[in-house]
Amino acid sequence: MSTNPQSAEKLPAGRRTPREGEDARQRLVQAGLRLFAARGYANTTTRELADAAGVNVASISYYFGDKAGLYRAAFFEPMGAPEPEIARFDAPALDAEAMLRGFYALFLEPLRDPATAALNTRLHFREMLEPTGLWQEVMDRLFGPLHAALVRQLCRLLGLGAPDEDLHRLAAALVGQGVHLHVGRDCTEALLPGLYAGDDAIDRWADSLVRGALAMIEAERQRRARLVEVS
Amino acid sequence: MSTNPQSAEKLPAGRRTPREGEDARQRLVQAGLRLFAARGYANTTTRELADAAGVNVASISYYFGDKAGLYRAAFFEPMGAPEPEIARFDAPALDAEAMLRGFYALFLEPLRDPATAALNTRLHFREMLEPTGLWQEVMDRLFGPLHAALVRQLCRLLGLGAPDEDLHRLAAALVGQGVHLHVGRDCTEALLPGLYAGDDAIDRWADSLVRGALAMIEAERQRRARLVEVS
DNA sequence: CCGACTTGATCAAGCGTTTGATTTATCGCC
DNA sequence: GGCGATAAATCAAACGCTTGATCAAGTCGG
Repeated sequence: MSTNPQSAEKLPAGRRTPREGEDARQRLVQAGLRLFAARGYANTTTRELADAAGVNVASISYYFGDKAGLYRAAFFEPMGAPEPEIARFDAPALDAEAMLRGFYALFLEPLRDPATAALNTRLHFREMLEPTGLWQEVMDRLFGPLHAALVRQLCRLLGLGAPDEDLHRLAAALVGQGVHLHVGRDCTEALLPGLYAGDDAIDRWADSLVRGALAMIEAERQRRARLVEVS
Repeated sequence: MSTNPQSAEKLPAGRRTPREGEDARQRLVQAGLRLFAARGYANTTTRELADAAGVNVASISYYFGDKAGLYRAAFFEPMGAPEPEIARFDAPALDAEAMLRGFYALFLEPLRDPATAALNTRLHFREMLEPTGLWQEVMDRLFGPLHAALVRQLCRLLGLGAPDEDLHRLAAALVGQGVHLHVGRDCTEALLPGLYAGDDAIDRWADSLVRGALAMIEAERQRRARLVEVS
């Protein structure tokens, strides 16, 4: 108990019993990422997690305190810091198309490597629909800054000093396109097989998303110009 | 056992014990709709369902065979036939704006009555992310026909004989905006409180969605015209 | 031999489901 | 029209099982 690293949130950093050369804790995190993303929190048992990681059930409580601790680790540890991600589209010098390409790349690039990277994204969106206690933290650390950056960019592109409700709705629509890539993926693929297969498919999604987003932004600019003109 | 109506999928149609004048089966379906939509299938216990409906736990197996049967009933029974819903935007005489207003009304109108109607929609989208065995049926009976009708309308508006990949991607983007209204609702409301409050808020969402969709369709039309011109 | 780590066994709690008895409504029969 | 017989509906209580968590006893490198 006293040596239990459950609250350390860090590697135990002590000696290692290299069971097959891999670290048990790391394998648990990876198994958690995979299983939680595939089946959700409630539908994944600790025994399945332990089996998938090739460790004993007790290791979960040893390394993470409890199942929720493993979930938290699987959620946040494979995730990089959000700042560099945001910086890819939140720069003052970008034109509209470059900004949008950077923005949608955040949604599209995980799709290029379905084996690992998309799992984290899937976990994020799962939390949107089925909060497990990490929701507030995800909002504060990830979705909040992302949305704020997008709104900032849209204000700049449209020449607005401050966002209004219509701009927030526009931002939500742009985000929705990216979110739907993941949330509706299974449905889309069932209806239209092959729309996600291959790197060039992702490129075509990028083109399509950026085209649509550009059209929406341009239409919003013209609408605002028309409003000013009338008044 | 032999008189158990579990497989009938219909009202027992025998004598009734009007406990408080309400039907126990109906109360179970409503409680199921509410709880499953709010917490998901795995996170809802049979005892919670029975308590919420004011009936005994055994009633679930009595009326629906098992928990999954109650889920199926809560999923499909409150849902009307999809055909009249589809007919609201799938008519040859509609112009682009009218078609889009009808289409997005399918997503927006449930939001007007959060107490009851939106629950069913939420259940549908939950099934997208966490299939519980009804997924295939939902695709066949609901999402498939809806998507086909939307694609048909887009072909008509763009003067296409048959859909191609780019048109399917456009359709997916339009759907994504509507889906995100529900899937991302909690997040959007946390970031921007009040964006969903009131009937006029829904109207403004409709305006915003239709404007964006019109811009995307028009941009796609011009792109295709440009392609023809070049070749 | 110390301490980090692993193990199989075990626990209480909660789960979905079933049971057997009881209550309530309806019908055939005289 | 009254009245057992019958079936539908409800109930408290328990069943068997899985779950997450824990434990004491180990393993093994330093």
